[in-house]
Parts: sequence; structure tokens; C-alpha cells
Amino acid sequence: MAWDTEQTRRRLKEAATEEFAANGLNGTTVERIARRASVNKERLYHYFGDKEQLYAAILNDELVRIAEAVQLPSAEDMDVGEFAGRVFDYHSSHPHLARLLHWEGLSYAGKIPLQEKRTPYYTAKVDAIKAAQRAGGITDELDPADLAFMLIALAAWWFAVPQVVQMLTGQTGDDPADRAKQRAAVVIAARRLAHDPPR
Amino acid sequence: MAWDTEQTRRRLKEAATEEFAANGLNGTTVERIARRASVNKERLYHYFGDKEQLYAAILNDELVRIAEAVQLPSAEDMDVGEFAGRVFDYHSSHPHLARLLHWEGLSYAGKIPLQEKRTPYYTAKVDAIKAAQRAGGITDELDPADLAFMLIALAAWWFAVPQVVQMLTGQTGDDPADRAKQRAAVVIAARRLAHDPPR
DNA sequence: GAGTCCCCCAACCACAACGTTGGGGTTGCA
DNA sequence: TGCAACCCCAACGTTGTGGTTGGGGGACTC
Repeated sequence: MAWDTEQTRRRLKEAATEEFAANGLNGTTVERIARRASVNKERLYHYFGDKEQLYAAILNDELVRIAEAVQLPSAEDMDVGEFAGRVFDYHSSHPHLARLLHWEGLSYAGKIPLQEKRTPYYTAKVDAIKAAQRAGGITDELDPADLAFMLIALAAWWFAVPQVVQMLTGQTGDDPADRAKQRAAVVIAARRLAHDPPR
Repeated sequence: MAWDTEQTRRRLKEAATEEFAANGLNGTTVERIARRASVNKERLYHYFGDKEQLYAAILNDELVRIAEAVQLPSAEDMDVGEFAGRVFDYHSSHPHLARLLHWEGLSYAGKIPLQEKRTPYYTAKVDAIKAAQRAGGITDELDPADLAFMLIALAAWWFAVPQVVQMLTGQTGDDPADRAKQRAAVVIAARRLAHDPPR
């Protein structure tokens, strides 16, 4: 039987993504990753070095993925509501990234891995908002970076503290109808935040 | 020499709060807590059972603390901006709670510890908003629970993903001037979210 | 078909972390 | 003063986990 080393790597990565997103770096064991991938533990060390390096590789993959997936809204006819809605949708359908980012945020101790790769992704958003402010479509009551940040907050917070969602709204987050309602609220809120009336 | 068992308990709790907030449940070792508290490890097991029970006790303490600290705004003359500002201030001066909540959110798997104790704290806020909506001070474009949730999001997100703040705004979060600027943005954003113009 | 490279895996090692235990010191009470 | 209860701590047992190793055996080359 022929070997499929590429598939072995891929399966390890997929399993690792699941585990890391679910349990964080500390909460994940190498054994569980290997078992989930149906691959021997040693392969993991052989291909990726150690647990932390695998984690970095996973995070990098996910970041590339979202950078490709979320289109940048054009400056002129920017509908901030829909932008926030799309961010919400992305998180909703790709919960891994959001969770990895949150784990990272908590473990954050001053240095950001892959910073030079990631920063442009954010500054592009800020520039777009800045341009829209000049064009008059978006309020200039708020600093563009702050506005961008808070728009993301509106969309992402739901996935960060599901237990608070549960206690506040009674929604469990499993129901698609709940998600739709949440998304609608995010869109409205984003518009109120960014656009001056009349809306 | 007399024993001060109450102080021993307190020192363990304080040390545990620091460690858990910094490293989460999995990232914290009992030994480190004990060392930080200058207390023998065995005391921890004697007083609190085990690591998880200690964690629950800590979380409970912090929740009680914020419930006492953040006053409920009265329905009529509610300034949502200042409310969000105060939530921001609380998180700013007590970063432990936000981090504990966040760790919990990531580990959340369906059951909420101390739920019956915590829920009233949130529903009270929702009720206050609902009342203000009826009184006409707050928009009814948004569901009160959703609005409450997103107001908290605006205030708390800064402390959840500091690495994103860093990349978006260039602020490190250590500088009080940065915090003041962030707070101002939160207040403005909260007003835009909740109050109908003219503001 | 011999030699070589590489993939794979079971078993193993070292250590760190949770949790326990037995004994010694201290207090309060009879 | 004797005694029981309680506080404290150093040392230990046990388990789980990160990381390694040595060998078995396909696949390709000549």
C-alpha cells in the first residue's frame, strides 16, 4: 500500500485545529490529537516539531483562511451593517478561528506571533473606514480604529462568552433561529454605531 | 504564636485569583498558587477541596464583587453611555473578572456554574433597559437583552483580545491615556447604540 | 533482488502536577 | 498538667503527558 504522507499531515492539522480550538494550548494533549487523527504521536513530532509549533502552524493557517474569506468593503458605498453581519457569519460558520483568537488573547503576554502578517489585515479595514469617513458615509464622531474594533466586538462577543448569552437572552446558540436573530441585532447595532441618521 | 486561619484562606484566594486570571484553570498549578500565597499546598486541599472547587469559589467571589460595585442605573434618566463607561472602568480596574469570565466562556460546555446566582444580575439589567424603553429614553429598535449584551461587549472586548487592540490601534493598554481614550470611545458608542438622536 | 531511504508504530523515559499522609507543633479546655 | 482538637508542613505515591527511540517494513533505484 502506498503512503500518503500529505494526508497524514493534513489529518494531524485538522485534528489539532479541533482540539486546540476546543481546549486551548494547555488543555490539549498530544495523545488526543494523535488519536483523533488516527495517527501515531511520533508523526506529530516528526512533522511539526512540538506542540507549540503545531499550534503556531494551525493559527497561521486559520488566519490566512479568514484573510482570504472576508472581502474588504469598498470605501464609497460601504454598508457597515452588512460588514458586521459578514464578520458575524464568518465566526458563526468558522468557530475555530474565533476560539483560537480568544485563547491567544488570554495567553497574550506582549508579543504577537506572526504580527507582521496579521497587522495589514486590520489596518486595511481601518483605512477603508477612514476613507468612508472622508466620503461622508460614516460618522467621524469616532476614531476609525476604535470604530473598527468595536464593530468586530459586536460581532464576535457572542462567540466569546456563550455562557453570558445564555444567561442574558436564554439562547443556547445551537439554534439557527437564535443565530439569525443575533445577526439581525448586530447589523442594526453596527449601523447605529457607524452611520449618522437618517439611517 | 497565634494562628490566623482566616488570613491563610484569604491569601490562598488572592493568589488563586491572580493565577487563574492569568493562566486559566488548566494553565495554573496548585504549587504555584501555594508558593505565591506562601502557604503549604495541603492547606489548599484542606480548605477548598481541590483545584476546581477553588476556581468556583474564586469566580463566585468576583461575581459578587462586581454585582455590588456596579450600580444599576435607574430607569428614567438612564444615560447608557455612562453605564457602559462604568462597566469599562470596572473591567479596567479589575481585569481579573473579565479574564475569568473569558476563560470560562472558552471552557463552557453547556452547564454554567452558580447559574441561579448569576442570572438575576443580568436580568436586572435587562429589566432596567426594558423600562427605559417604555419610558422612551432608549431605542426600541433593539431587543433589550441584545442591547444589554452588546453594551457589555463594547466595554469588555478591549480586555478580551488585547492583541487585536494592539494591531488595530497600536495601543498597548498599559498607558492610562490609552485607556481614557478607549473609555471615551465606548461612551460615545454606547450612546449611539441606545439613544435615538438628537443625542 | 540487493541496497537504501523513508514512513510508521509500540514501547519506553523523564518529569511535572495533583492529591495524600504522617508527624510535629500550638491552642484551648478540663 | 494532661488531653483533645486543630493548624501546619515536608515528604511521598500516583498518574498523566510531553517527548524519544529502536526496529519493522513498504517503495523506489540500480
